[in-house]
Amino acid sequence: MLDTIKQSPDTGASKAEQTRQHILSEALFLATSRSLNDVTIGKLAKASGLSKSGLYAHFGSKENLQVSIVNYAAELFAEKVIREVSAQMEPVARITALAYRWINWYEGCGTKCLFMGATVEFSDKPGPVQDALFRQIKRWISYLENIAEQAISDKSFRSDSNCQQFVYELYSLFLGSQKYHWMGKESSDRELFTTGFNRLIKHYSH
Amino acid sequence: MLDTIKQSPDTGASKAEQTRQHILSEALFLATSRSLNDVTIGKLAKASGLSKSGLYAHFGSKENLQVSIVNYAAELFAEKVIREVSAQMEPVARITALAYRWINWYEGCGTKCLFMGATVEFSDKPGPVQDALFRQIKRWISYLENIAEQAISDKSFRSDSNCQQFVYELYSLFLGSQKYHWMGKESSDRELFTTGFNRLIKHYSH
DNA sequence: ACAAAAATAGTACGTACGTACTATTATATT
DNA sequence: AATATAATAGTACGTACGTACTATTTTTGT
Repeated sequence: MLDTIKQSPDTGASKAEQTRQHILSEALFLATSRSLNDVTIGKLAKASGLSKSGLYAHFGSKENLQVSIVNYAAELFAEKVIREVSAQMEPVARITALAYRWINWYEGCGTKCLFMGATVEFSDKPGPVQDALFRQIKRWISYLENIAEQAISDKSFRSDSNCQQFVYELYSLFLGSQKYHWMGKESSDRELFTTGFNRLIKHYSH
Repeated sequence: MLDTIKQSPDTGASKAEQTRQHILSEALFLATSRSLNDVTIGKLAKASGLSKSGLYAHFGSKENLQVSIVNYAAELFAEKVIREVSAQMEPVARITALAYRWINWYEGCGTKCLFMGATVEFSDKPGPVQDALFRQIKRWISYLENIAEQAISDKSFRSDSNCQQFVYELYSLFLGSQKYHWMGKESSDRELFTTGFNRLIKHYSH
């Protein structure tokens, strides 16, 4: 039992788990290309090469699928944005590095930030999906606020800085850049965002 | 014919036009409570007390209904926000007055800004609805940019101010305030927005 | 008041949705 | 290799959608 010959490379994941990951990967692509509401059981089944019922069995309900997608996106975000930037960096440099990864993190899995779209979609629909969504977003905000506080301890930021205000404004620039980008009013190298970001940092520094 | 007795007060609008306005009013309420995609022919018909087909005849297609809703919202925005603030005001005071009306303009017809939700929903769906949406938003942005330019002529803003950048940042603060508000992180008197706004004005002034 | 025209209701159709339930495969354990 | 178990497919049901098409009612102009 312990040393049975394995035909397929043992990734430590059961077949079901592999399939589940594959489904979620397709789902995230759909969700970031269109929107979370556009991820329908039927379309997702077709996209992942499963039958509707086969896919359905993995999640048990539409709502649970949506929660799973949100958490999967958060995992990917942590991997592609957060973990790529060393916690050893000097706070301001770290925030800068995070900001630029943030603004393009979904590239490769779709064309827009799932959290942005989903927040609007679920802003008026309390429930497990909204909970998961808000939880992940708040975590990210707290993470940024923490670094801002380090910047204060570090004397990079002024001692009277309001970290929550800082992150709110940073988050706002992110949202604005997205919106302008959709309307063809933000360049692909994010000029508006960059200028705003630099101004923001400068204000909280010196 | 010219002086026929009219039973109902003559508003100058035909019966159909009155009904159309009534439908659009209900539609906007639905759209600002939930989202534009949630405005379905069936639900809207029920909400306005018409049959599905009766309502449908007014617009001819779902898409045309959506365009009509967007334009109706823009009219209401012009009425409730733009026209309420005198063009005679000093530019900075005018921008301030506009900003505060803006951030609560949809109150009374729903709970959130139609344009914000719809932009996300239609960011990846080119077509007449997106066109109408972007057109109205760009008009509003241009309107604000113009006032910012007046503020420069007026010597209220620094002469090297970038008006597009200014409005981008203002718009961003608006978006951020909404998002934070949904997550229960922005107070009802919009403290984060106010602080950010004041900082923004101060930076472009003196 | 009456005829013409417009506005609204009724009905029907094809499609897609989410979710049960049962049948059939494929995987895992001994 | 055989068996127990898990994973997937198949089928079906009720609901809601957008949009035709026809019938009926209401408004409008004379």
